[in-house]
Amino acid sequence: MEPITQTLKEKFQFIKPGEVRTRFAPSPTGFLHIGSARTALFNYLFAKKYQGIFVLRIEDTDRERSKPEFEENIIEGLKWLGIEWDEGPYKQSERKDIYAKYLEKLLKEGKAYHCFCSEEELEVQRQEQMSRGLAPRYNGKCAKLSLEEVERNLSEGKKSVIKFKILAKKIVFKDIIRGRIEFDTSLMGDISIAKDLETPLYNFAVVVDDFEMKISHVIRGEDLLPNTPVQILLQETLGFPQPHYAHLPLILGPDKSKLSKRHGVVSLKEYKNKGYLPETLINFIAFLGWNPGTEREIFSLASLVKEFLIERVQKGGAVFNIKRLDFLNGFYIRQKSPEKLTELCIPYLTQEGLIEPIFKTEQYPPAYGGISITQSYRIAETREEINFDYLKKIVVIYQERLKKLSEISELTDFFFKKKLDYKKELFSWKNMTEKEINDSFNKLEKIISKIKENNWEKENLETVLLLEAEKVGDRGYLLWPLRVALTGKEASAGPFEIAEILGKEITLKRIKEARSLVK
RNA sequence: GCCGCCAUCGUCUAACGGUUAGGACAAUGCUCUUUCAAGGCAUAAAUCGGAGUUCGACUCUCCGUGGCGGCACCA
Repeated sequence: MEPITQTLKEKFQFIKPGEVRTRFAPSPTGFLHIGSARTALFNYLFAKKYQGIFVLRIEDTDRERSKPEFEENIIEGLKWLGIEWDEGPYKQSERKDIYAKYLEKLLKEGKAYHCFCSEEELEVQRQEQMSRGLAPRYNGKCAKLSLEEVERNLSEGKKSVIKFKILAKKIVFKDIIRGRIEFDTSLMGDISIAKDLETPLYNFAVVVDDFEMKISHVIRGEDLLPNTPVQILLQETLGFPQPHYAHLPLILGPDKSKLSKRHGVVSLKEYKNKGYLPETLINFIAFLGWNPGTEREIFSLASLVKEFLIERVQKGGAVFNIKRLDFLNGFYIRQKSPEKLTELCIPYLTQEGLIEPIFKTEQYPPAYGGISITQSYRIAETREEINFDYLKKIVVIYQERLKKLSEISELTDFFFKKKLDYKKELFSWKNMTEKEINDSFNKLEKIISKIKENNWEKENLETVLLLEAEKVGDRGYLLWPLRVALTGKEASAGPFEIAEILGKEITLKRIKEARSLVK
């Protein structure tokens, strides 16, 4: 272990605890997804690891595409994950004056200029360059415009954008994850940095904000790597210090291309809705491109803060593997306390229409607090009232079978249904004949009827029924039909615990119903 | 097309230049068991190719190949 930290020490020399400031800067043009959530997480972990500040900045310069609902979704998602920011959210749309100031400065110094070329014109240019095997880039035509021409165009209200003059030089910088990286800016044309003084564009706004917000480490996706030289150039001409860069490997879909909507679900909210736990997502996302170097695989957010080392971040992209996510979620579900898990499952049972919440109010003398409202539940179909403990019993026997919270309804629906939809073939264990099945049901009814209500608990049921089941040799002959009669399902929890929860009356009723089908 | 980044089991990944290349998910088998899970045990499964440096290369260098990313008046 020691040698690794040795060799990586130099990468670390510019990390001064307490002086670290990172940021997560999403644009509210889409929902918070797996990829951006991981970027947020790594920025958070790095900042917290070194007692730094984690800033949230909303990059909403694109008026057309930015939507308030996306902004809400992003903020809600971060909160759900437990990723808390120390500053912000700053919104770029509220910082126009700051950008204008720097924009004017660049314009005045002749380092940026107005470009009046039309989009069509530029598109033709690009096509032409591509066809000649050249990198598409702006030819710098408007940079040659005289001051008078610019003034005239402007006063005529001719549409323009502000472009930044790219200096031809080699930009070399050190990426914390990738090491030395070199770009030749002579290969690129001047870039657009603002539509006008009021509306800056990404590359410019980022550079200004990262400087204004004193961001020390820029941690972002690898897809932004090619933007870095431009941003460095901007920093240099504006006289800003250069932050340290760390470009994260991409999260990939099964086809190994950048994870996107076409790979199916990427929105974090949808994972939440399906019943994935925030601790699952955190643990899972952290391991996409990072590992602690030990064989430990289970990490909470707090333990990640302790163990996270940015130098251990991978260079290669990581395929998003949903099977592993499911496994982890099952693991975290099994870790939950019965109470907590029940609370988490209730919304899903409600949503499926199996149960309904009810509120009971009780009057007390004012001295005792007046009215108290207690929450209870009832079975939607029968309107029978059930309490939290009843639901807890149900949830507990399915705890280790649950991979996603949403599965609870399908798994336990038979507890909430008046009549089950039996498939007759299902009653048969190992080719039992109808007669044999009927015999089993008769036997079951006889034995179960004899069990007293006050002895109605799974241990007792098990003792009594197992004794009878053993007589046949293969327990399945008695137990399989029982389980199917109680649940109507091919797979379920054990019949004794189910019978206990269902109660004697319903248990017997279901056995009779089932039997009536095989006569 | 141009520029850049990357490359260990199917997937996530471990391995100061010296290991029988390790772990996890998934798969398969066994076990437990009325079923399905969960658990336990076990099996199969990888260093992209070629040169070079070296006593020794997954690891360093070069060249290929492949994959991905970027090339907007999006971010």
